[in-house]
Amino acid sequence: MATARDVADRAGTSTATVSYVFNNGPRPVAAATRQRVLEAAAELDYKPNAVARALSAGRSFSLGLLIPQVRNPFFGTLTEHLENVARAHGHLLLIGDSAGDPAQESAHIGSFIERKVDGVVLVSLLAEPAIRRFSSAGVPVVALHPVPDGVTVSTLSIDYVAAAEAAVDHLLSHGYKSLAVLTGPEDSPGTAQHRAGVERALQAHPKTTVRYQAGPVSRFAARDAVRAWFQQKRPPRAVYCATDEQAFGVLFAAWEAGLKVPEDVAVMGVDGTDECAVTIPPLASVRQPVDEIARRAVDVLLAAPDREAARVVLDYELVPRTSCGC
Amino acid sequence: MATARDVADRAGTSTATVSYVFNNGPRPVAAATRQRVLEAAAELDYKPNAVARALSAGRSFSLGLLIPQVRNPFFGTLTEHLENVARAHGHLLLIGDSAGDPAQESAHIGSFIERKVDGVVLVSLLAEPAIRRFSSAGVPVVALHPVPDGVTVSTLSIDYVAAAEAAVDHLLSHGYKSLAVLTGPEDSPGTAQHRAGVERALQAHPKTTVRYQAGPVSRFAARDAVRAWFQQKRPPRAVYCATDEQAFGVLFAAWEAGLKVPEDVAVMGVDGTDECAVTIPPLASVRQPVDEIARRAVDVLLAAPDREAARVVLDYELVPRTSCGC
DNA sequence: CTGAAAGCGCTTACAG
DNA sequence: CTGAAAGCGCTTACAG
Repeated sequence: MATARDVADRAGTSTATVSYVFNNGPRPVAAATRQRVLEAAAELDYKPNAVARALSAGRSFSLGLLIPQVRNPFFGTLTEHLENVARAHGHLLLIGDSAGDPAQESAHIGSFIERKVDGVVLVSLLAEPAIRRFSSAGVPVVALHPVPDGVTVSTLSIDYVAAAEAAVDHLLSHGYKSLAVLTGPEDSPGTAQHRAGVERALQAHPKTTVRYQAGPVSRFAARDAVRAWFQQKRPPRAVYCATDEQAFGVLFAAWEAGLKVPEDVAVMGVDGTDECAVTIPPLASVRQPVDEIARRAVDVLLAAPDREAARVVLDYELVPRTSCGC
Repeated sequence: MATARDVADRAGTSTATVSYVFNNGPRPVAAATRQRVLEAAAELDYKPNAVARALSAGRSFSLGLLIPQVRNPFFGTLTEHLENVARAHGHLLLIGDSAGDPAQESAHIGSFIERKVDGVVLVSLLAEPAIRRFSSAGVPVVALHPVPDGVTVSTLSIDYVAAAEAAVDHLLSHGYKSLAVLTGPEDSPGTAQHRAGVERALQAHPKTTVRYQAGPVSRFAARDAVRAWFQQKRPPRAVYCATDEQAFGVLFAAWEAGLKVPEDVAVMGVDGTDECAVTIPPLASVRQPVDEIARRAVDVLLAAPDREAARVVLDYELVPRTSCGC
């Protein structure tokens, strides 16, 4: 591979000038000189070595994304959007899938830090320790989930409590008298929020029976978790799921048990992934503005580093579809 | 952040020794010296800078994965497996999602090369040009799809022709007399193979009516593509899809049209993703050994670089489920 | 407007 | 067994 040295020699300039041309700065280059450099570079098929660039510039032009599971369509969509935005800013996206395993999450944190990512978009299993490690390494972080008040990070998310309340209120306004609530793990950052929202909704619908269930965010685990409910003589009339991914498993369990959705049991998810439109039946959900999340997350990370931590709350959208009874 | 220089000073050694300790070589270090280095490193919370390491060692300890779409569960699963294997080998996985767009694919190829990835796992839209760019940059590649004979790359895949034949033969052995075939884009690497397999299967089942349809590998595009079929007076009795992702859309279209699967129309996919187990109804498919693919792909990439291109053919497994009529 | 040179933080031949 | 030093390929103050 040709190096800046080769290009400089051929163009009769210094490597500094080659750098100025390829980075459009920080110093100006005379048009004629720039021309010679670009020609030499083209002739030699020169591509700047991003590794060397990162070492000397002190930034890697890469962002890290740490999520529990790429296969979850919400995170898949987020990944796609973030990658587009990152690329538009000249950054590469490194992705770390923790598979719901703190040890894997920890390994990814280490390799993101070692590789000097310029920032991290975080959906963490253990928000606090993760955030601390990044911030003590000087890596900017934006978390996409609720974070305890003491911790200083930028945060970007919908109001989960309000979203849960709106969803459950919508469900119960159909007159359903029994509700089941399926959330992510007991100790995961969002679970308490979802439950608080449910409780708030219940105030407007007293006499509703409720049961709660926590579990891994996976359609398979969700199916297994609710199977027992659906075999009872009186299955819950409505199920609220903290994620679409889990709702997919609930739809399956209902089908498997011979229950019709929404006639026998209504189902609602959260995330509003595109996949909801082609489930059987189509899944009602609360849509998160994933495109806006991606755009603003990158903005926050690449903003002036001295800018203080921002807590941005985004709008959600209730999307009724067949599964809730509409 | 502490550097090797800091550690060396504190331990009273040279940076060379620090390097030998952290890399377990290439030169031996006396036990007492190693001890001092490790203590100093722990005290300073030293983490080697991976960027500097990559520049001087000439390898980045990262692998690239270039796929058309992370959201497709097959690629999602592949990503998860590859990441695990890569991590076990001390490598990070960079992922490039081309979103079915050659321009994006091309951009990712450029950034993988610039960032000096040690190897690339490729599922390409335009196999040939992609492979050429990597090989002219000296980056090892393993392709997971069929590649024209002239091109020299390592290849790792099932025999798509045989898989398609087995799947279609299985479908038609139920006595279905009309078949629809939905593949990826007309010019994508696998489409010709799937069709050839279908044609071979048809020889054993003459008098079968067949229609072919090519389109984007997306459940949404697939739904749209087959809608018209399902509104005809005589919809196809069986549908073979080149990917599970497309089959998911076909299941939805059938439901939407009021057709029962498998009673009115049988459906079969290819890839054998876990998600097939929870579709409505469960989707018959041809399973690809994704764990083995991931393991061997990394082996091929990290093997001695002088090893010649290998063309490995892996076993597939026919997995009947409700959707095909079993 | 541009060059010579130091430096980013490692690794690895060269010496001993 | 270990150190001093060159070098990986860039960027960026320092000079002019």
